[in-house]
Amino acid sequence: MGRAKVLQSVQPVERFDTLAERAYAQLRTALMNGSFLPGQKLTIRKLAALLGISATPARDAISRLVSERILETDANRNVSVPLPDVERLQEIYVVRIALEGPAAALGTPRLTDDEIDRLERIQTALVDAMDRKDYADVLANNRDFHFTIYRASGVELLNQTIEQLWLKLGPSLNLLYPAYNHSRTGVHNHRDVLAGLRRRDGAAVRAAIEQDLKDGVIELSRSLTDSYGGRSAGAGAG
Amino acid sequence: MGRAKVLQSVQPVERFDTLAERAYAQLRTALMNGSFLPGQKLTIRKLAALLGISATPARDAISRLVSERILETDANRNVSVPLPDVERLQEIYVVRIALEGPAAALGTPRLTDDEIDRLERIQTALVDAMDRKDYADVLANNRDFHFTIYRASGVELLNQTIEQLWLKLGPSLNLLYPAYNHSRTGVHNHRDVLAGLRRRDGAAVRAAIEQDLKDGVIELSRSLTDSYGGRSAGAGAG
DNA sequence: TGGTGTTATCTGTTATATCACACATCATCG
DNA sequence: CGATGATGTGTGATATAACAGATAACACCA
Repeated sequence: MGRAKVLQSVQPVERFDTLAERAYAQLRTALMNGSFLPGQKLTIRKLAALLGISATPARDAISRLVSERILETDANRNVSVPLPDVERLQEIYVVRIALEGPAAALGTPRLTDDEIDRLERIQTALVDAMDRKDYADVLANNRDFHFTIYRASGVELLNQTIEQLWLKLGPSLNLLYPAYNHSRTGVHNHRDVLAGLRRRDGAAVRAAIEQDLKDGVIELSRSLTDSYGGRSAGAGAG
Repeated sequence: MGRAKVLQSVQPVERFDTLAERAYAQLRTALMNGSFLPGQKLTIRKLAALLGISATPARDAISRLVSERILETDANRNVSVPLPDVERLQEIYVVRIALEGPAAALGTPRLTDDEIDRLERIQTALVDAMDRKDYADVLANNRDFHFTIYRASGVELLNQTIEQLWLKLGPSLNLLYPAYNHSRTGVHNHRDVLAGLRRRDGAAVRAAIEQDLKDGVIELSRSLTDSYGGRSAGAGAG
């Protein structure tokens, strides 16, 4: 390539993230994936050492998660991953239903046929993962299924808000899922979603999504009270 | 008072807020009250000097508001109060309607008669403030009216999420309100809310609240496009 | 007059030192 | 043996310094 060609192809340099943003992103995905157990403690210095950075960006990342109420602090400002808690769980689902219902309805008319095809494949992969008892994969496919629909709504703020709710749920969900998944109620609801999408019937899709969530919170609450008597889940003290 | 009396009256020491939290709270209420103009820039050191603190807690407060998308940053990480923007405005209202409708419905059966009496007085004060063209007072009473109902729902997470949305709207609302308030559409809707509350008719209250918001976003969008041609509102450049 | 390079200043980011507080450990004393 | 107090370690909060990038002002030249 000649020099002129090179000069023509210059592009804006990619803005490198700050250390704080990278630390935040890492924590975020780790929480979403269930890499952190509920009850687990987080300290600024340990995280800093783990990531090979100084205290400041580590503190930034943690305090951001705290302010989003994804992590929690006690009276002495010790930070930890929240323990599953029936009340908290149900509050999250009240808000989830309020937001994900409309998001599904708004997304329905905007989804292309190709995207609906992809949703079918996601659902197939989800059921397959269930058969294999690969729960991390189940949850990943479930997430993909829901957010593909919500994203189609085109309302950024709606998606961001929903995502925050999923993040609050993440650690507990990953902990409890194996216990509550047995009934497979979700499969039926997802089929209703897909059927509604094919007909571009926003109201039906909305109803199916809402039913999916309602069934979910019931199963989740049950497995929580069964496993732990409704109190904390003791990945705790350590 | 004797010493015994003093000892009896000991209370848990009030956990003094951190400087960062206080700075955050101050910024928050200032934004809610419209003390900051859209477009206004914020810098860490200026805020630190203004509050008589060092850069660290000032940075904490600002970056927290940024992460909540209440303040915005450009590519060079300069922080400023968001300018009114029709698209952003409408996204906020999509989410507001999705959340505040259910919040109102959940709050309705839980409001006491006394609280409904208080809502009547708030509404009287609101109309009175309109007559006096005291728009800051109008907005304060409007806020009180809505949140009194939502708070009754008892779902903390719902209230917190709604509050964040109001905060996103705050600066623009205070800027635009004088222009759009003339039609007074809100008064009628608030009366419907009160009537529904007296009958403990959750569906009616929900519908009235949703109508209040829908009217609001229409008026607000109109006044925005009228005043500024739909682009930015130029408290900007300075 | 209009562009260009230089310089001074301002900015956010990060690392680091220090502080006060919480907590656990353990020795000391009753 | 049990309560009490000292001590050391770990914690988050804060101030501060150093740094790199952005911005603005300005002098200079075409």
